[in-house]
Order: sequence, then structure tokens, then C-alpha cells
Amino acid sequence: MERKKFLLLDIDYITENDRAVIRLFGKLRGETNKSIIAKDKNFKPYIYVLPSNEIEECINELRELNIKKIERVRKKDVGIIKEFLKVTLKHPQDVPKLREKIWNLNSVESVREHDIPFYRRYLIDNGLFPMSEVEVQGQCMNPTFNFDNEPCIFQIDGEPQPLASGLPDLKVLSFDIEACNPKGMPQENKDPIIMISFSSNQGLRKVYSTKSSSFDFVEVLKDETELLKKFVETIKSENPDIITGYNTDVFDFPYIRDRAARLGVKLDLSVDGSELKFMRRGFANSAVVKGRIHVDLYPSMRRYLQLDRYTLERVYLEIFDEEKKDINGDEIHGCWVEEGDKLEELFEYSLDDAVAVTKIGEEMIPLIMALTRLVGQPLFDVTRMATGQQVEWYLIRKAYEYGDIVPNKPSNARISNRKRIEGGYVKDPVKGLHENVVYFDFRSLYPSIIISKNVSPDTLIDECDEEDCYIAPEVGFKFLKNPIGFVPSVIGNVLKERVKIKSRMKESTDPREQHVLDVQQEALKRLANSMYGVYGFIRFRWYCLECADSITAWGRDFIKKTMEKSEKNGFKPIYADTDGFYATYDSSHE
DNA sequence: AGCCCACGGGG
DNA sequence: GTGTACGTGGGCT
Repeated sequence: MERKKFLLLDIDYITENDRAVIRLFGKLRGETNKSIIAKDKNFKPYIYVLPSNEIEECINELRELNIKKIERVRKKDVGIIKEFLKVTLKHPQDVPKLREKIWNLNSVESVREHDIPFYRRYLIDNGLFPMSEVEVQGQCMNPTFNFDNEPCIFQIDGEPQPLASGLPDLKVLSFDIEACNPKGMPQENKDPIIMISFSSNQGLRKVYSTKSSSFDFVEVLKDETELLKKFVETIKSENPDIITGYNTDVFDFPYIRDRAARLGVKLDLSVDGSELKFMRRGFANSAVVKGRIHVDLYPSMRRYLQLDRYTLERVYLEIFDEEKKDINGDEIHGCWVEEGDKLEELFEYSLDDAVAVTKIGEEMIPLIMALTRLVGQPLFDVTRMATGQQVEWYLIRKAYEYGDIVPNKPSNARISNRKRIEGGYVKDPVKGLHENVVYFDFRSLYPSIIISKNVSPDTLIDECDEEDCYIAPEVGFKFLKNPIGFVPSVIGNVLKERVKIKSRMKESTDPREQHVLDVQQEALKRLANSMYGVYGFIRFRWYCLECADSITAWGRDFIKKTMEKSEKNGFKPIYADTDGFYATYDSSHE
């Protein structure tokens, strides 16, 4: 029996002989650039069933559906302990097939945790965190692997163990393609790809094109087919852990897919030899390269920066306070046909785009990784999740730890019935130019209200003695003082953890360690910040209108009282919104 | 005011 | 893939 330690990059499952097999994609520790695919056949999909009254009858009805494994379990549901049935199924795809049938049984009140993807369930139940270290025990399936980028296939036998891990050394490869059309955006049915640029965090700088250049970073290829083959070859030989680009989910990868399909080029970019795939994620598709993490930086930038526009140039300027070389889209065709200096400029611009992406990646990926380790879902997924979703998956993991059954996602009908909540207190601004302006920041107001008033769906109560609960002003909703609610407890732990890390930062004398800790506390801050408005987010599993209304009511109350106090101390409030208020200071007051 | 639709990024 | 998911601003009615 062998043990392997590796950095967990990604996870999925495949079906072998009708059985679901989890695949952990990783990078072996100590062996640089060596990939591993660890397979686990021992994990089974399951759901929870809440019986309507007679539990034995429910078990019998489930048996009639040819379900073999049914266990009685006691779990909390919005704070109340209930007896559930844990129903184990054969294959993840049986869940969507059977849940409707089960829900319709007379003896069934509801079906729970039926929409947690299989690989996410695996991560949660085994306590594994992507971008952290994992140890597995088992046997190597291809012990003869010696080829440079051939992954080690490993059969897991026993439970994978999560390990504490330091900062991994990852290879990040960025790319950018150019194609052009005399007017407007290039069309994949007629406009060829004219160049592909690569840049890596290990110094690679390369442009491949079907036209030549005097720059030595440019290599000419005889046609577009060769260009696309070179694209595949470069990714395989560089063997990056992360592939980055800007808007690559929507533009570069789909364009490459379409051109490669026309020219008959196989896009086997993945670690397991499979081809480039696309996953539907609502309106936007995302490009999947198995075993490598494709990070389209565009959605992450939208989330992390507060800007008017999110072009690569604008984002670059914001992060580095430096203008990036830019060629207007409609000039590219001119540069390409005109050749000469204009073409040389285009080569420079194309490489510069790839390099800019690498630099932005180096800046942002540490934070993205810290957030990934918190949320506990694959980095690929986390970069494409809205912040509300990140909070939700964080809470789903916590619910598992706390022994709580996760609330179901609201149906579309329920979403349209849910009301968006009334905002915070807003005071119309006093017009004019003000001097000596100070800002009172309340951004931490909402989480502190949630914690101090124990605002949670499981502490919300209709009738209660006044001394045993907190009563929200204006709206009058009541929350039990004890026990501590699920969400307040989780937010409390996030804030406590952040305080701990900040104090470790102060104690540390190693600037490298300080930086790592700083990124960690920043991720915790962002997570806590995202928890502000979650009760009012209509698609949220823990949506609670009473909670949201109560929080803003306490918030308004608090802001008004603070403003009154500040006036007594010589400040004149001039404008207030939910997050704080601006005031001028009258020095004659002293 | 409320509904529908297009847009973002990319070349 | 235990899928099918955004938020907003403009034009129109």
C-alpha cells in the first residue's frame, strides 16, 4: 500500500462499469510538474428524506422503489432536531431521476440535499479543500509512468486525508488569440486566427503567427492548422496547473473550438488526454480543460474591483496604476493587412495582452486561492460564482459540520414571490461644497447586528418573553437570545478567525509570511462582507425576509442614534447611506 | 411605472 | 451533470 501527498487542483467524476468514480486531479508534492489523477470508487450518492408522519410507512414506500440502503438519522432542520431518512442511491444520475418520485410519495414531506453535485458532496463529506494538500492511500495503476507529462493514475483505497498546506508553487500559463474582420468582430465561419500569444509566470514570452516578424519572440507557422497544433503542443509541453486569459470563456476558447473543428485539429489539452469541453452555466458557458484549472480572469475582476468598465486596459490601469499598450479593435485588421511597422506593433500588443494577464493573475490568484480554501469548492467553480453563491457553499459546508440539513433552493415560483428588502437608512445630502468632511464607516454594521442580535432563521420566533429575545425596532420581529443561531455563529467564527490571523500577522517578522497572512485575512474580510446582504438575496437558501428587515431596521436605528450623538460632539451630518455617514466637523465647538 | 430586451468582455 | 444560474439600464408602451 502506497501513500501519496498532492495538491488538490480539481475534482470531477466519471462513470466506469455503471459506477460513479470520483477523480481528484492533483500535482504531486516534491515531483515538480508531475500530475496525478487519483480515483475513488467508494463514494456513494445520497439524499435526505423527511417523512410526513409515519416513518416505517415511509421506509416501506421507499423499499418499493427498489432502494436498498435507508438509514434513520437525526439532524437539525432550521434549529429543530428531526428524524430523517438518509437514502443512498447507486449513481448520481439516479438522484434527478428518483427525487420527483420520492417527493410524490404519500409518506414523504420533502426531499433534502438533492441538488448538491456529486463532486461537491465528496469534498464536503471528506473535509477536503481544493488548493490544499491531500493524502491518499492506495495503489498506483501505472507504475511505469516515466513520460514527461504522463499523469500518475492512482486508485484510492480508504479515506483521503486533508493536510495543512503551505503556499503551493503553481505554473500559470496565460494566452490570448487575435483574429480580425474588416468591419466589426471577427466571425469564426470566415476569419482565421492570425496569432496566439503565450506568457507564463516562469518567464515564457512567445507569439505564434502565420506571418513573420523581426521580433525574436515571434515564430512563424505555415498556416492556421499548424498554428492551432502549436497551441495544443505548447499547453501540453508547458503542462501548466492554471491556464488564464481574459474573457476566454466567452471569446478565445469558443473561437479556438470552432476554428479547430473546421480544420480538423484535435484539442486534447487535458491532463487525462480528453478534449476541451464547454459547460453551460446559465447564460455564459465556461471552457473546461480537465486537470488544469482554466481561470478566466474577467469574472473575478468584475467581482473584486469596483469599476465603471472592465476592459483589460482599465483593469490593468487600476491594479498597476500604469497604462497598457492598446490597439483599438477596429484597427487590428488594418495592421494585419498593411504589414510593416503596423504589423510589428500588433505582435507587441498581442504579447503584451498575454503578459498583462499573467501579471494580473500573479496579483489576484493568491486571493482567489485563499477564497477557494475558505469556500471549499474547486477554484474553477469559485472564480465563476457570484459572491452570494460563494457564501452559500461556505454555509453548506458549515451546515454539514454543525449537523444541520441544508434548506432547499427556492423554486422559481417562490423566487418571484420573495420580496426584495427595504434598504438601509438614507439621509438626503445637504447641498454645497463641504470642508473638513469625516466619514463614519458602518460597513461592519450588519454582521455585528447579526451577531449581537442573534439574527438567524432558526432563532426567529413568534411568541417569546421579552427578556429572552431581541426585538427589532419598527418591524418588531423577535429573535431568541439562546441558543446562538446558525448564521450568527458562522459569521462570528469568520470574524474571530480574521482577528486571529491579524494578530499572527503583527507577531510575525517574516515579510513573506506576513503577506500570506494578509491575503488570508483579506479573503475572510471579503467573505464576511458578502454575508452582509445574504438574507435579502432572493435565490439564497437561507433567505429570510424577517431577518433582512430586522437587520436594516436595527441599522437605521443605530445610524440615527450615532448621528445624534455626533451632533452633540460638534459634527454636522451631511449625508448618510446604509454603509455610513459623512459629517463636517465644526472646530469652533471646542 | 412596469415590461422586455440587450449587454457586459473579447477582435 | 444531484445542471440550465446575473444585474442593470435603456427604450418602449
